[in-house]
Amino acid sequence: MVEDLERLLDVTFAALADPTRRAILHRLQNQTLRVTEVAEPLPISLAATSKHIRTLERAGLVTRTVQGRDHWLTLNAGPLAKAAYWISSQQRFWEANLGALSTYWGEPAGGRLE
Amino acid sequence: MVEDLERLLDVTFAALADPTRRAILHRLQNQTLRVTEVAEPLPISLAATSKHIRTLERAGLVTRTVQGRDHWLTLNAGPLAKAAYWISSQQRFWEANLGALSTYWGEPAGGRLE
DNA sequence: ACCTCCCTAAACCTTACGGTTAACTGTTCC
DNA sequence: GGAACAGTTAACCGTAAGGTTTAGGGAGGT
Repeated sequence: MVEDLERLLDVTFAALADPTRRAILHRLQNQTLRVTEVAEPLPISLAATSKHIRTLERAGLVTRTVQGRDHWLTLNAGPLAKAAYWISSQQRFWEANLGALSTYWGEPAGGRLE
Repeated sequence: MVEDLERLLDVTFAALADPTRRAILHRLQNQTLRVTEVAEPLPISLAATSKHIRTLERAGLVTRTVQGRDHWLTLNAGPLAKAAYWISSQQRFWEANLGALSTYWGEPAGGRLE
């Protein structure tokens, strides 16, 4: 069962490693969108967008609902939670030196990242 | 400055996407180790381990201190914090439906992942 | 029926990744 | 000085990733 988690972390972090895919997730945060709507603002082809979505889907980060010819996409937070939990489990160590940590933050903790 | 963050997230998540590198980070959580010590339990060559360490270093996740012929490695939590913050910023959305979330957890929230 | 729209699939290209082996640089130690 | 140790670099290999263009398969609209 541990290997399953490892593989989930593999595909989740790999999915998050691409800025286009992060942008897609960000846009799906509020809305349910069709593939074409996701692709529209992106500077790449629809086919490339389709591949990114499939990657996100295989990572379990996005769920697809086919309705006629439209594919509706929704964000799926399960893998995000596992990834966040893995990171936080690494943080046990440096919770002791939070002071040094602040030097790596470019802005206050409540600031926007984007 | 935003592209800098994007690039940091790129290399950070990419670094975390490899199970060998996650294992290295995990071992560095408690100890400061030399390259050879990091490589010893791994089923790959020392050269391959060296590449992984360089990847972690370029991601800012590991800091190297050269002392004679020994390279001492320490964990560096700055990028981890930024990655965790990015994820948590995505979580605003699904904090509303925490109930559905629990179905994605294979074990209770306090359980060990490894 | 037909055309259009939504989306995927296939073929291809280039670049990056993870691994190897072998050679090399630098340090310690006798 | 020379051998052994710590670690990186270089050349190479196979495979996967991200992009393109082109073709194709269903579903809707008129």
